[in-house]
Formats: sequence, C-alpha cells, structure tokens
Amino acid sequence: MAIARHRAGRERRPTLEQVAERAGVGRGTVSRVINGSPRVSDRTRVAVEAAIADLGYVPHRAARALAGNRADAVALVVPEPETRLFAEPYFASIIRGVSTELAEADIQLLLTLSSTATERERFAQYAAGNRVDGVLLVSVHGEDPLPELLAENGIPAVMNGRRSADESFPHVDGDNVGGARAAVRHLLERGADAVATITGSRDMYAAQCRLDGYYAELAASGVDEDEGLVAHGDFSEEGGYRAMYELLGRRPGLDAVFCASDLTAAGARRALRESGRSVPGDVSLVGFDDSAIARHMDPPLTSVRQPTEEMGRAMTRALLAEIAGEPAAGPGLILPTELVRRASS
Amino acid sequence: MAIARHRAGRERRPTLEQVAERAGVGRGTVSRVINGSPRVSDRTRVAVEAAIADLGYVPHRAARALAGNRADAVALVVPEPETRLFAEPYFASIIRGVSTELAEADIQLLLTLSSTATERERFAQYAAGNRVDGVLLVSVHGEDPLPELLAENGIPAVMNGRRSADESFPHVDGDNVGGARAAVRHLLERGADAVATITGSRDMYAAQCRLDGYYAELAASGVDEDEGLVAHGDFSEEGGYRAMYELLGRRPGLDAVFCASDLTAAGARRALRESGRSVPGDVSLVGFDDSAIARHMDPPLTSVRQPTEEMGRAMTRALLAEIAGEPAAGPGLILPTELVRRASS
DNA sequence: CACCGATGTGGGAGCGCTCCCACCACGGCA
DNA sequence: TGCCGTGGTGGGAGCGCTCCCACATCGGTG
Repeated sequence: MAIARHRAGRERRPTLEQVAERAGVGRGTVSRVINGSPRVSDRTRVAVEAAIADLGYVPHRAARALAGNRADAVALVVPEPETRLFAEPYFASIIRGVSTELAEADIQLLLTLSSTATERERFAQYAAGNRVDGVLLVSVHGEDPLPELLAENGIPAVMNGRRSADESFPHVDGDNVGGARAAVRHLLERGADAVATITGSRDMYAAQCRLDGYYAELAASGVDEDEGLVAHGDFSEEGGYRAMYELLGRRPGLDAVFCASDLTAAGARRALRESGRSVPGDVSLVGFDDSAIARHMDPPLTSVRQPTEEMGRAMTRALLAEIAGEPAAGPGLILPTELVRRASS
Repeated sequence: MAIARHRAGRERRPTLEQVAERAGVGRGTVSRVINGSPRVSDRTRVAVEAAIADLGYVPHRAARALAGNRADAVALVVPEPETRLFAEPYFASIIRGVSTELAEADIQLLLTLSSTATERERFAQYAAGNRVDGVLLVSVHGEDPLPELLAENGIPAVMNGRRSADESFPHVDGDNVGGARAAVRHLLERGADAVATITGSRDMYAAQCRLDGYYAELAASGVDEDEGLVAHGDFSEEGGYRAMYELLGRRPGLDAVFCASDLTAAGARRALRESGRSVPGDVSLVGFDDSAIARHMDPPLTSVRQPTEEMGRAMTRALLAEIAGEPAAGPGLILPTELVRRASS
C-alpha cells in the first residue's frame, strides 16, 4: 500500500558525506555546522557553508529524524465534525500563527482531521510511533479522550481553549470573561438600560465564561441582575433566533443584546427584524468571535475579537518549550481580547 | 535549532525486529506482511499479525521513508497572502476531501504557507529534498514560479484551478462556465429582462470563465449582449459596491445581477440598498462560491457552489496516481458546479 | 619542560526500516 | 531417480543522518 517505489527522473540529492568531501572535512563537522554547534572554527564553518551552497545541499529529513530520534514535525489535530472551524477567520489566523512560529524553528506542520473517538485513539498511537514531536489540539470537548491519551504516552501537547476553570492540561485561551465584560460595558456606555444576553452551549466552558463576564460587568456597573434578560442558545444561528424571541417575549423593552457568538447574533438579528425592531436604533447588538459574518451583517456587527494569530504563536511556543523539556511557567496562558466596534451598537 | 534531543519519559516503541522475533519469523517476512505482499503464507501472516497486535507495533515512519526512498507525505501549499482562503467553506471542504483520501492511503498531509516568491523557491528545494512525495497547490496565480519549479525537479504535483484555457499543468477545477450559465439561465427563467454582471479580477482565468459563461448563456437564450450591463470588479466587496453603482448609472432599469463572487454580491447588495432598491423585489442577485457570507446575507444569496470536497478528493487521487507513475488521463479534470437557490433571486 | 584542560575534528556505530539475493522445501516432470 | 521450477522465507546491505568517543592541537600552568 502507500506509495509505489519508483519515480521517474528524480535525481539523487547530495548527501552530507559529499558535502564533507567537498569541504575537505569529516561528516561530523558538517553535521555540527548544520546544527549550529559552537564547536566549529570560523574557517571551517565558512568552508562547509560554501560547499553546502555549491552543492545545493538540503538535509534529508527522514534520515535526520531516524538518527536523531525525533520527527521535526508537530501535528495539528482538528476534530472532523469541527471542520466548519476552517470556515472561520479565527481558525485561519491561528494556523497562520502556528505556521509562522514553526517555520522559524524549521518544523513541519501536519494537519490531521480525526472524526471518531476511535480514530483519535488511533492517532495517539501514531503520535507515539515517533511520527510527531508534539501535538496541537483545537476545539477539544469535555469528553474527548485525546488529551489524556497523549499525556499518558508522554507526548507533548498544547490545546487551544479550556475545558474547565481549573484546566490542568497545557493550554492557550482568549480572555472570554474580559471580552464579555468589554462588550457589556460598551453597551452600557452607549446608554443601554436593559442589556440582555444570549448564551452559548451551556456545557462549554467558553460559553460559561462569557456569561460570567456579562454578570461581572453588570455587577461592576451597579446594574441589578435580571434573569429575564438571560436566554440560552447554543452558538448556532437558529438558537440565537429562538432565544431572541424568548427574550422579546419576556422583556419587550430591552434595548441591547450581547450574544455569545456572531452566528447567534445573526439569528437574533433576524428575529429582531421580523419583529420590526431596528438595529442599532431600537436594539444594540454585540457578537463574539469577529467572524466573517460579523463584517457582512447589516448593519456590520460589533464583536469581540480574540488575538487569534498570537494564540497560534503562543500555542506553538509553549509546545516547542515543552518538547525541549523546559519547565512550563503554568498550565496555561490567557490572552486579552478586544472589542471591534461596528455599526450594530 | 530545531528540537532538543532529550525528551522525558517516552519509552521506546517496539521495532519490526522484535515483532519478527516474537512471531518466530524473519524481518523480511514481517515487512512483507505490513506491506501487504502476497508472497506470505496465511499461517505466517496470521502469526505476524498477532505479534503486531500483542506488541502494539507501529512502523517507524522515518525509518520507512529513509529505507524506501519516499516520504509518505504530501504537501498542501497555500500562498500566504491567500490565507483568507481558510475563511471559506470552499477551502475547508477541499481540505476535508484531501484529508479523507490521504487517510485511506496512509499518507500524511503537510500544510505549508509560503509568502514570497523566494520562499516558494525554497519550498521547491525542500520538496526536492525527499521531504514529500508530491505537492497540492491551491490558488495559483499566473506569475507563480512554483508549478514550473516543481515540474523541473520532477516532483509530482496537482493544482486546484487553472491559469489559462490551455493549462498544461495537472489540475482539477470547477466548471466556472457552466456555473455562470446556470446562474444566468436561472435569472432569465425568473423573468429577468436585463441581466447585468459584475466580473472578477480580469487577470484571473476563473473570472474570465464566469464572464464567458454569462455571454454564452445570453447567446443561447437569444438575448442580445449589452456592454452597458457588464461592469468590472475584482472579487472584493468594495469592487462589487463600485461596480453596482456604475451599472445603476448606466442601466437604471436592470433587474438582475450575476456577481463573480459572493463578496462582490455583498458589495452590490449594499449599493442596491443605498439606492433604495429591494432584493429580490426590484433586482435579483446571484453570487458565486456559496460562501458563509451567502447564507448570512439579507436576503440569503443564491449562489453557485463548486463540488469542493470532491475537488479535494480528485486532486489527491490524481496526485497519488502521478506519484505511482500511472499515466494521467489528461492534463486536467473539470467538475460540475451547482446552483444553490436562496431568497435573493 | 612535562603536564593538563580546553577547543576542534574525524569517523565508527547504529537508528528501523526496505530491498533483494540466496536459500529451502516441495511437487511435477522426464 | 534426478532435475527444475515455484511459492515462501531469512537475513545482509545500506538508506543519510546524529551521537559520541577518540584523537589531535594548542596555549597556559606548576
């Protein structure tokens, strides 16, 4: 299986041995130059570098990996059902961050889509089989066995997001609470009297944080809580639509809504339009994620943006440090979020 | 650089040699079983498979690659400036297709973002350095040197899209002409009298095809061409906005617009709203790509969808065939597109 | 002036596979 | 009975690196 053995006219690449010969030195010395060892004299280094350039030598990855007992590659694992993630600028820029940081370290990025739990177990196996040096996880759900499997096998890994407040697995996350607070503060500053919220899926920690932020900011601003202003959604558009009607039924006079996602806000916007309310005239709207939808809604949606590219970079740096055996500063890193103001509020 | 040598408690994985010993056979036999060679007796095969299962043996990728002179990996190259691509369902599902097909062949997917032309040359070098067996290219522009570089180096590659009508490089593309024709036909069938179009970037072949399709369908339906109904955009929202005003200035009575992309349609929609025209009441609108924006526009946008997942699969199959040295049926493969009808038309 | 540590350097061993040649047992054939 | 194929099998060689030990070589030191 896999791939046929023979390939047409692909000439052999020069080997380290040939570089050594050309530079008039030993293999070991060339290896040292390539790996930036300080134990090489300048004269020798220059000679070797010249030979490398002359021959157009590129180290053979597999040979390196085999001899060095490493892979020079890390895997990014995306749960298959989540491939919609790809359709988010959020994800695109995480990848950009990861990719940039890996390129600097000359490490390759393997993209893995895994659908079922079984398949994820199989992945853990593979990862253990010296195929990758570490793993980056995105969109990890509570019941996902992968993080623990990786930990058991001693495979360095970092995840994006948290599964709970006391997440012990190494992670990088955005400041959901802070983002929610900024959103609510913004709405209050714009003069809103009754700020409602539509939550995300209750079993997701990010949703919980965004709700916590909502409450926290109300408290900080001396506004009384009103459970009638809280409706539960599930991050989907349909959920936002239903929740909006629920809110309008309970508190027809509400004049601002903080939604746990842009999709939710899109649903809410639809319900508002149907019920004859204008945005932002009658009701101000704020979303979360700053996705493509936000920019193209009518009116464009104010939304909370996470520093996604930086999150990607941070995850990667944390992973590389872990791989190198450096002690982690803490289990996780929380990066600040930012409110992007548009016409909906 | 790269990665530190030592890693905490990662125990050694069993080797093929150990499997052989356990099964009471030679290394060669185990290798044959793993690679599905027919030259193994059933008795032996069963014994070896048992040993593999017992030991939880997973072949060491790097060793395989080194000994077999292949990588069991292909690279997907995305031009860095194009990372917005990630933010399209289009791209997400191409990746899904690629990933599915590769998983079946047990080949890994490397994701490479390359920004500059220089960097792409460097990539060609790397690719030649036995790092990958083949390359998948997306969003290739006319002046990109990468395809030729790969061809020169004899590295199997397939690209998504074409650079011209007589593209000689192996490729898989969607039927842009057919999609455009379907869109225009749909508008005519809905009773439109004056169907306008906003084109994409003129230097892109896909844009040209969509325009050709527009003309072709008008001709087929016996409608006279009117250059006043054609405005040039650049696939962007802003371009769509400007082009729409241009069209309205020239032909105020137009009642349908076929846009070369959803983003363009979003811009056009904005211009239409500003000028007091309703969609689809006064003007019907159709986009291209069926992106997230299309579903979330108000009203939801009718758009042309490409069979993206299938395109990813087809690209991968073509690449694997090329790697295996199978003769290609032709330079390229064009897959049919489909019109997704929504409320905007 | 012998001794020593630092600093460079060469090259053997070996990473875990695949490839391939040699070999072994058979049975069928002359 | 001897011979040759043929399906199975074992294991040597070698892929291109890294690791590490051994060996210079060169100033200092006592």
